[in-house]
Amino acid sequence: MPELLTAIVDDHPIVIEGLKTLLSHETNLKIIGGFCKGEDFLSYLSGHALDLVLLDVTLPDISGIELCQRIKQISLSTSILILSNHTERSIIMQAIQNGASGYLLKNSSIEELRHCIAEAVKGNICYSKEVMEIISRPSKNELQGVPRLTRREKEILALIAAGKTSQMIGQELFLSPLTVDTHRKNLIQKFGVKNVAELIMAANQQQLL
Amino acid sequence: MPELLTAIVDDHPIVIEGLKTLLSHETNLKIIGGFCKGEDFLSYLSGHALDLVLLDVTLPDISGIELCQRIKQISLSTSILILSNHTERSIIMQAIQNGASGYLLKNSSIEELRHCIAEAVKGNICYSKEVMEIISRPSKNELQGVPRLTRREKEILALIAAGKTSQMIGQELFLSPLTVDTHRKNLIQKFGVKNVAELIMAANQQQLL
DNA sequence: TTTTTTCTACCTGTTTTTAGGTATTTTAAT
DNA sequence: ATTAAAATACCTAAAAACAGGTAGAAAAAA
Repeated sequence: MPELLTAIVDDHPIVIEGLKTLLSHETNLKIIGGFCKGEDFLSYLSGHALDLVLLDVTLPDISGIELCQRIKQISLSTSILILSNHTERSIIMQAIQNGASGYLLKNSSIEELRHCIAEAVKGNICYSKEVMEIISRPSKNELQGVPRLTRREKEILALIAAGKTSQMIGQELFLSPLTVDTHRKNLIQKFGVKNVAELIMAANQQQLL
Repeated sequence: MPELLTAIVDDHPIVIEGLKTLLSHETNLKIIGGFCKGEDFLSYLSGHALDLVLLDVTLPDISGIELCQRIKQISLSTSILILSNHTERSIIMQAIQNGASGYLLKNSSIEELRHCIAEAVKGNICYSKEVMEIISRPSKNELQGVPRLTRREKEILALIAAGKTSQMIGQELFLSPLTVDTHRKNLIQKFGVKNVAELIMAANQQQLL
């Protein structure tokens, strides 16, 4: 049985060290190294074959979700296992949709970790117990998923969150306040909410602010 | 030089493993074990001497902050080093005030970790570079601290966040909508913000929702 | 028991948001 | 080159929020 080339991407050096130690006992895995930054890892991946990558969602440069896509673009055969603290259903679903083979929380047991790795390299999708529960209860406001916002919408959302009125935003972005109102309206519609209060809550839950 | 008896308390088994590995190279430290739960650790501490403890803030049972106090009550000579992801100034300050000898973020380098441990056991207080910066810049909205809200205000804040209008809230709580407006006004004033959008943002940042 | 805080409710008036549209011009994708 | 998406801007009118007060009753603290 050939050794599976494995990398770890996590912004916590301590976690990298921990995973290395834990996985050093797995005879069929060969840890080629740990990366703190997403871009560092991508440039490595461009030049080397890799079977498995353990990925954190929170990284200093790009998000783990985005990294999933990029990894799959470069090397479709590399299995991705997400290791994260994020319990939001939306994030988990996004990860899976972007090509991750599994998702587990950092506080899951070492047994769970081993099990998920074993499944991932077999090509199966595997979640830790807690993650399973999160997936199976689709909480109301997350049902229709994260709305895709345009650049302008994100910009205006941030300014609304900062307490600016449509008029102020208009001045700041050299737009008619009426245009800002339109964007505001679209934001409220996209999120399926009734007013800014709910909008800001939803955007926060979706980690968009 | 006698070995310093050291324990690790963290709800992530992976982090515990990583720290154990990292610190196994330190000849003057003896890791006596890792604990996932605060209470487990406290009951151990009641029966054994300990020189140093590495502590996470987020634990399943009690908070690391509270744990600091309890540790010092049981064993004043035990040095506490906080290892956490929390970058909120308030949390850092609370930890220090409750007897921690240092605070570092989990994504700090392994060198920083070693250095802080060395300082902590010498009896000095030591922060990682990033934490230093956080301490030295009292960010605006944290200056006047978390506003103390009354029961009613918290109740109404939650309903505002749910997208309810003053009228709806009034009906729900059997209050005049004018009363709700007054509470709304007071909330906006207490938080020092201009409108609900900013209010919800602030409340979120302050972990009040 | 007195004092303070919280909760209640109102008034006046202005500003802002929200809901229901329509419509043209850019920009990006096919 | 066409199509689709995004960004721009407008209209009308109602609903809600915001700013600036005042003020009495109830509850909690001193």
